Amino acid sequence: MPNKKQKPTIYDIARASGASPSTVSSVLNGTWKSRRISEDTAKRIQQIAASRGYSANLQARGLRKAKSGLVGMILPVHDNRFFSSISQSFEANARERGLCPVIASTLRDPQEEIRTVETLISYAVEALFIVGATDPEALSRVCRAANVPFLFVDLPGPDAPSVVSDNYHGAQVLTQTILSEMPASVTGKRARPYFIGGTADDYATSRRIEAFRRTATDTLGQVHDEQIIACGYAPGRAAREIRDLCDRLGGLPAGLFVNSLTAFEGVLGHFVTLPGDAFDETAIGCYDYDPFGAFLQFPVHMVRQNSDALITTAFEQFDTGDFSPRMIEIKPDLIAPRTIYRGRFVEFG
Amino acid sequence: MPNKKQKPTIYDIARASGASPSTVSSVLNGTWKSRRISEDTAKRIQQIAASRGYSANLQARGLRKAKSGLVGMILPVHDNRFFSSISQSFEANARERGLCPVIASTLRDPQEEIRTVETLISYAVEALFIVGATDPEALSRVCRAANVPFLFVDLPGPDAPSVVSDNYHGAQVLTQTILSEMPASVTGKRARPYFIGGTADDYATSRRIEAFRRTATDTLGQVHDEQIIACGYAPGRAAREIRDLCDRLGGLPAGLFVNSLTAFEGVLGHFVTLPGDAFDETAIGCYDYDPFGAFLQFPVHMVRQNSDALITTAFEQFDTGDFSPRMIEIKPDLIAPRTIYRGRFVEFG
DNA sequence: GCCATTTGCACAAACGATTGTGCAATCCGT
DNA sequence: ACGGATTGCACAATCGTTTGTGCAAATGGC
Repeated sequence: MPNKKQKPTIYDIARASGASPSTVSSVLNGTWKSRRISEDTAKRIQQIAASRGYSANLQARGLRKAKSGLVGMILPVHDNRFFSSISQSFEANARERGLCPVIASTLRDPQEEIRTVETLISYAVEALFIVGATDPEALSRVCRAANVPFLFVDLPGPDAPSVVSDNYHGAQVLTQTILSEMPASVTGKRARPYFIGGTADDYATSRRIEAFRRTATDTLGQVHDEQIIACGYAPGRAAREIRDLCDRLGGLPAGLFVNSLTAFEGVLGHFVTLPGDAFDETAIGCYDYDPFGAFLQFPVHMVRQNSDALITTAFEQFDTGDFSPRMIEIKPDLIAPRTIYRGRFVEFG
Repeated sequence: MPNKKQKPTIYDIARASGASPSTVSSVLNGTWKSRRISEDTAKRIQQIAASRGYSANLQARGLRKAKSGLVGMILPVHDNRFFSSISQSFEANARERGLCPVIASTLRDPQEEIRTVETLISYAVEALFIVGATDPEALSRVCRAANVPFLFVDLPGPDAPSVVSDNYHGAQVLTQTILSEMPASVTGKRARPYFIGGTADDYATSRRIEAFRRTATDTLGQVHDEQIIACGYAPGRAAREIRDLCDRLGGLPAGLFVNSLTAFEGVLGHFVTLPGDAFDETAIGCYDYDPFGAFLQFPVHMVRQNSDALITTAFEQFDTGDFSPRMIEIKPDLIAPRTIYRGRFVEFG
């Protein structure tokens, strides 16, 4: 421990300047004009404060003002394209408003979600953004009990505004694209489009399946349950499922809707075992985006969720100060493949 | 505003239980045994507290104890594979120690870095992890002035422990791999390996270039300056540079060391304009990892930085309580391609 | 039954800021 | 030169904890 000096407080500045702590306080937080402090005094105090490197103790200020300047967000994981974009956007929006963002990941564990929210509330966050919660009801209760404004992002929840991706629309557009590119030459069982990945009872997936079903039905008539393979998010599982499917069908289906990047990773794990021309007779789409996923040896249509719009819109709600329940849907973007693609390619921008 | 009730304080619990605030405090923070509070009283207070949903105001506690329970980290951006893994790991490590992680991104802006560090210090963070700082010196000064323990991760800095990736070793291994796979059939100017991407005067890139140079020199004799194209991180720039290079050489070089995913994205932007057999006579490696990057139509060796080990090691340093300067290097991993690869393929695990 | 411990708790002073209030000194008009 | 308004600031309470200290009552030994 080289130097034991602590951060200077307003009392230190007061002593050094011959003014009272309250005067120092009001000078340093900018309220001095309304408190009729003379400009001389203010200047003097500001100089002393600057020379000693004063900065307010935000815990003390927070305690006194009963607000912390913190704004909290919880999300499932950091190391994911979507959620890390959310973080980036959250941070920018929070700072614009002079708030300090506190982002916590809860690993999709309902217990952890609650504990984390309670911790954030204990730090007196001024609002809480709940992204992709697994137990929105419980979180809603906790926040209401503590009287903390909150809102849901990506996954809707009760008693607060919800800003979510328009999963139905995204899946509809993606399905349409897949359908329109399915080669007419393929017949028999392989002629059908398949949906793979995700959990049927989670909100986003169920909306996407709904859109897939409806859109495919409109074009092709009936969709069989067998065409929906909601086998979760684990890549290994998806790899096995797609292998089994290809075995059953005797080849790739004419259309494939892959529901999430992790499932796509698994699907690719099977694809690398196939000959290069296996992909000539199939149209592939993936809900969720990865720039490298767009560079594969076959074209892949991808849906990119508009994470920035989600958060920006959520903050707009926050700004209104109205935290009554409502549902706002943000449309995702369809990203065209960049692969060399049937003779033409997309120039890199 | 439906209900105006605030969170209960120890005073509320004290009134309700007939005990004094100090008794309540010591019961609820677990110090009651050493304060000789009877078990009866403790139980009673705990029940009341639980029934009212009491939780401590951590700002008040932090103020009193002069420590906040927060631990801060700054990093350049969230939406990046490497840094978001860092976040994930940081969070896990912080929580294991009962600390609340506060992660802020500073967009590689030196001004923003300093402001952010000052803000975190004002919240009385108990330590600061500085990841990938652009101005380590300045941050070091700020932290020392405030007497806040700090350490550097990924990019070294002065007056504190630095836990960094072993860029030299990673680049050496990657270069060796590229060299050993460069086809002997290629002759003339195309026979040389090239290094593309990154900024020559940033720490990591300079170490990598050093390793590339030395390793290539050992095997092939001289390395010409022209073989090092440190053109920054922008994909568009890398795309142009690789195009120009291919023009000059009349084709792809026999070996290519791509220094960063963003540069790789640019390189791919050019690659998609090439015929499929253009890649038969080149060995490609990329410093940094993306799972989809490993699934391309040609094999790509990738180096994955060990983000978890970086953070875990940094926290081990933190645990020792010794914040004196030292340098610790963590070796990255070389990831084999998963593409169908000269006849064999790697089974998906 | 008396004194020394021990037990069980309450009191009050911090921590560092904010903010309502009060009160001298100065200023101004006449 | 006198009264009222204004200026410029200091005082003190407060936010919700933690923690050193003090002091009755209960306990125990003899």
